[in-house]
Amino acid sequence: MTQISASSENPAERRSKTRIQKENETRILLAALEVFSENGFRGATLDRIAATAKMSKPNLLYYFKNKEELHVALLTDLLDVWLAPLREISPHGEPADEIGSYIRRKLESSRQFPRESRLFANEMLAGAPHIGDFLQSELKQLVDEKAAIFQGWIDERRLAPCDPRHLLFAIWSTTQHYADFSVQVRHVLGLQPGDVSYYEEALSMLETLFLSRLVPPASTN
Amino acid sequence: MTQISASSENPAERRSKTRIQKENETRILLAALEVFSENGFRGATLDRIAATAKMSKPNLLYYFKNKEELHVALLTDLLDVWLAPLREISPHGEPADEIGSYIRRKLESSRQFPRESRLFANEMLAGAPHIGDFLQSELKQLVDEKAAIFQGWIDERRLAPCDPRHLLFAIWSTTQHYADFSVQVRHVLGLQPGDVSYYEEALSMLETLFLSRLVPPASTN
DNA sequence: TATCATTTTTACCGTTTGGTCAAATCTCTT
DNA sequence: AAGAGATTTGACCAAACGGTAAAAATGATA
Repeated sequence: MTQISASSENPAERRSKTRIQKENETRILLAALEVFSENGFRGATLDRIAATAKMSKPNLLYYFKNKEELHVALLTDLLDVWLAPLREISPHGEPADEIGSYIRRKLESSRQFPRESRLFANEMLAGAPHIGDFLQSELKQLVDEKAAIFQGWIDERRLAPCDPRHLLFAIWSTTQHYADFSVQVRHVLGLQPGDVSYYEEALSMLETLFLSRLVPPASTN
Repeated sequence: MTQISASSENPAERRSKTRIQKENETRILLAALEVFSENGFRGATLDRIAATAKMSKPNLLYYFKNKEELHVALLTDLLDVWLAPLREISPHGEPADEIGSYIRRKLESSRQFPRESRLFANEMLAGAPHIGDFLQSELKQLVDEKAAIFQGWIDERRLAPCDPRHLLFAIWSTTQHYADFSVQVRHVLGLQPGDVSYYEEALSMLETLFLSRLVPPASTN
């Protein structure tokens, strides 16, 4: 006991990670993301995750002590990605610019991290058993803060009167839809399985919807 | 063999259903909807469904011969509900009226059938293994048909230039969001678990978003 | 009330699942 | 090259899983 040992039964608790540990953890997390995002927590199996990671199940459990810990590790990483675009909204810009760039960031996030988006969606559908606290505290707080910015713009007549939080819901749903329901989008558009070329059309649609007028004022001709 | 017997090993294939059969099938379908919509196909178990239906597992399997058949029965019922609001869109109405009432129907559908909506969402997240054909054929065809109506309106300058199919995606995502992500909505709004009072605010938001202008034209004051 | 079809239950089966354990192997440092 | 620690594996376990078989119980009908 001359030196506090870096070793522990759980490798994640060690001081510094070895090369192998870092490699394997990323491999596992990637495989877990793949499987959890498709089948949800209950529908995913450690066997499938281990197989996807090209690793034996006991080996996987050497790095993450159980299924739940692996899931939570993924969700924790995810939440930062999820919040990042929202944090950037500034009270100092023009409403159209701020909302427009928020939509672009969110849509880009859907394109770059569709599995993360589906992981999040699965957690919601299951009733958010693992991140309920996050939603109630951290997310709610940030939403309240950003909603106040929107409300300021509404008071200044720079934004149409509406519930700012529902405006955020609309942005979340429309942008995330392209990741979560990509199968449906592709089937309806008649695209091939891997094809994600619809993202440009999507951005164009969302800019029209949120930033300009969809239905022209009624004319009496 | 004087009369073609109504009996068969599978009760679902019989000519006319008995009272008990009708009662039990609805009980099972209701329980299955509950469990499948929360956990997806792989995450759901027959034991849980049977328990929810207050029935033994073998008894359940007397009415539906396996897990898949039960799931397909649910999805089949669902697809009609899902398509119904879309079918009603008419080329003869005003764009604002048609889009507005479609949004109201869709939102009402989310409020009345949130579990059905989540069942559908789960199927999408899993890659639509059971209803891929429906998406490619029946849904695509109907979408093409309705998109043509929208395109007609666009050509007549009664609707802003946009991709009509993406306009439908936007309506689907925003309305379904209130069913699929209701946990998140409630947590962010600070509502109680059972509270669905946000639907009125939601409708107001969506009408503002789709039917009038969110961001006012830039003014140089 | 006797009969027959329908419904329900009990007992079970093989497989999959999350997870453990100890031994074996590998890697890094000295 | 040897020792210590890190990593990997194979064998295993109890519980949960989807599903079956046959007998028992119930319901409808004549």
